[in-house]
Order: sequence, then structure tokens, then C-alpha cells
Amino acid sequence: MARRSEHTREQLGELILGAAEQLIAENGMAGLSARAIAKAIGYTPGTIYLVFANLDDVILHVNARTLDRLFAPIEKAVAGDDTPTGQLVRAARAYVEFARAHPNLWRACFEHRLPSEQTGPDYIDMRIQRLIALIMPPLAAASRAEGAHLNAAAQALWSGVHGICILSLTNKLHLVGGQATEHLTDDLVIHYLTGLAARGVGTSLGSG
Amino acid sequence: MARRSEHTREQLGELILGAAEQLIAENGMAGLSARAIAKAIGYTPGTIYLVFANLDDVILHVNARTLDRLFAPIEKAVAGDDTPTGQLVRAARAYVEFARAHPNLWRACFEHRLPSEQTGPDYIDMRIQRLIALIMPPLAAASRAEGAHLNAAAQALWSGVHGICILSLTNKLHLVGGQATEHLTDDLVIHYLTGLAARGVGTSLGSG
DNA sequence: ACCTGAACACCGTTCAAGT
DNA sequence: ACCTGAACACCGTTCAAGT
Repeated sequence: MARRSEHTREQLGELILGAAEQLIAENGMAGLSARAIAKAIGYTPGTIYLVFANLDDVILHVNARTLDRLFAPIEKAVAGDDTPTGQLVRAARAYVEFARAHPNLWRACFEHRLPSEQTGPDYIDMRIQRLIALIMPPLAAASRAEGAHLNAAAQALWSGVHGICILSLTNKLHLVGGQATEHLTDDLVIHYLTGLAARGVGTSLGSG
Repeated sequence: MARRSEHTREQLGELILGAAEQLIAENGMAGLSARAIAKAIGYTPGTIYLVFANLDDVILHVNARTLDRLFAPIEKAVAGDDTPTGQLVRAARAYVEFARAHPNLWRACFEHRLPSEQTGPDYIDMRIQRLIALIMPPLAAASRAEGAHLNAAAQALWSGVHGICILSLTNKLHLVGGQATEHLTDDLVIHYLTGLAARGVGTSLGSG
């Protein structure tokens, strides 16, 4: 055995990522193992380590693919013929929809725990930044915010939708089906944007 | 060996949960194993299965403890001598602060993946419901919402803060330190409440 | 009755050895 | 150069056997 050379290093990488993606999609991270990947592609576990540093490295590259797939529907939402607020509502819905359609892959992107809280690789950070950047133009238009304020608003809004997504997906809320999730998303986005558009409230906590 | 009877079943349970809690707090879920717990309390791994069904069961009981510890600071925040909006801002800050103080225990509560998306045990659901219920009174006062609308608002707001928390803790946002996280939290809560108080916007997406 | 200790079926990762 | 297969140090969980 050894020296089959049936695939180039790149092809082998694609095979591994494809198998890993399918395994995660089917059974979550619990379904993923080096031995399972190897079995799926007809190689032995050691082969994986010729292409990737370790299993974490494989997972991170699967996550990069998932974040790439998430980009298109969000991009389409903010490019739609709609008001800025409408674009943002639709972008949020697209986010939730994607998470519901690919729950295990989506969760892998955000629950994969690096050792000791350290930051992920740049190619993951970049992709997340690109997603957040998508909602900046409509958010600027809907709120007249700019600069650091706009940036903070984009992060807050995106995080908020993300939170609804994760708690809904893991059944931590008492929701039934996707309609309730979408309703919560709309509620958060619309009220946040309404509040943001009513400028100058800043830290005046006495509005209640 | 066998038949030491140095501890009652209840004491053994406490020992196990205490050791598990410490292991998770120190090294996250990665630091937890039946063998590590056993070693920490001076028993063999088999003993754990006399008290708990499995390791998942242990984790869920640690999570119940964590959620109980989270209750007090939130309760204190909403009981403070402040406006309803101020109480909610402080409750959100308390949530973020707790998560930052106990990142591994907090993450264990929300990232622990049950097999196949099924819902967690009632004693976990109950505790989460109790937390959400805490913010209902000030939220009702700040927004004049009631019934299903109030319930949805509480879930949306809580999820939103949760989302900021998790993304901040896992470094998915470009934030430096806890100040930026608190600022995002304030931003989300205040603008959401402002928008919520400006009733009747409902699904009118054309406000941008 | 309580607890052990060995076993089973798994892991991630490494690396000498084969072609 | 490429890949294997066996090994190492781990897992969660079970359960016959000991006291």
C-alpha cells in the first residue's frame, strides 16, 4: 500500500471537506471524526493530516464554506427593490432561514470552541465582517447613523438576530415552528430600527 | 474494594456536580470527562453512573446551577430604584457581566448540544423561563405592551442581548474589552425599547 | 448495597515502514 | 512522495466481581 496518487493534494482537500460537511450536516459535530471522514472518502485517517493540520483545521474550513453559502441570500436581500428597512428585515429573515435550513452547519460556525477563547483564523473573521458589511448601507439609510455609530448599530442588530436564531434553534424559547421565529426577528429589527431612527436618545434612560 | 459508604447518594451527587462545575469553569467542556470528575473526588468513573444517568445528565445539572446563580443579579437589576428602561438596561448589563465572569459555565448552558435538536429537560426550561419572566414587568411598563406582544418582546430583547453576549465572548465581533460589549448592549436595549414605545409601527416596513 | 476495575468500542494524532 | 497501519494516550459507558 501507499503511493496511490489518485488525487492531487487539492482534490484530496476537497474530498475531505465535502465528507466533513456532509457528516456535520447529518449528525452535527458529534457525527464528525477523522475516522468517519477517512472511511467516507476511502482513505485512512492519517491521510487527513497530510492535507490539514488537525480536525479543528478541517472544521474551520467547512465553516468558511458555510459562511460563503450564507453570503448570497443576504446579499440578495439587501439588493432587493425595497425600502432600507424592508431590506434589513428581509436580510434578517434570510439569516434565520439559512440557519433553519442548515442547522448543524450553521451551529458549527458559531459554537466551534477554539482552545481558550482565542480568536479564529483571519479567513473566518473576514467572512463574518463581510456579512456584517452587507447590512451597513441599508442601515445607514434607515438611521442616518455613520462611522463608529453605524458600525456599532450593525453589530448590535446582527448579534440580536443571531441570538434569536440560536435560541430558537436550540429550543431555549417556547416557540412553535418557524413562523414564531420570523415574527420575533421582525419585531426585533423593526423596533430597533424605529428606535435608532428616533435619534438622540443616547443614554437617556428615562424614557419608560 | 467497594462498599465505602463514606457519602450518601446526595453527598456523592454534590461532590460530582462540584467537581464537574470546577472542571468546566477552568477548561470549558473540553476539560470535562467522567474520568477527570472521578479523579477529582477520589472515586472511579463507574461511581458517577450510580448517581447520574450519564455525563450529559451531569452537565445539565451543572447548567441548572449556573442558571440559578444568574438569577440573583438579574433580579437585583430589575428591582432597582430606577425607571423601567433603566432597570432593563441594568438587567442586560448584569447578563453580559455574568457571562464574562463565568464564560465557560455560561457557554455550557447554551451550547451544550442535546442529541438531535430535542428540547432539554423541564428543570432547565423552567429556569430560562424564570429569567425571561423577570424582565416582563419593566418591559410592560416601558412599552405598554401586554399579553402575547409582551411575551414576544421579552423573548426578542433577551435573545438580542444573548446574541451580543455570545458573539462578543467568542470574539466574532471586532470588540476590544468589556466596554465595547456593554456599549452594544445598551445600544440594542435602548433603541429597541424606544422603537417599542413608539407603538403601532407593526409591519409597516416603509419607515426608512 | 456500594463501589471497583477491567473491558468494549470508540476517539485524535503521530510516525515508522512500505511501495 | 504518498499513504498505510499500527500504536499511544485518551474517551463514555457497562457490568461482573468483590466486600
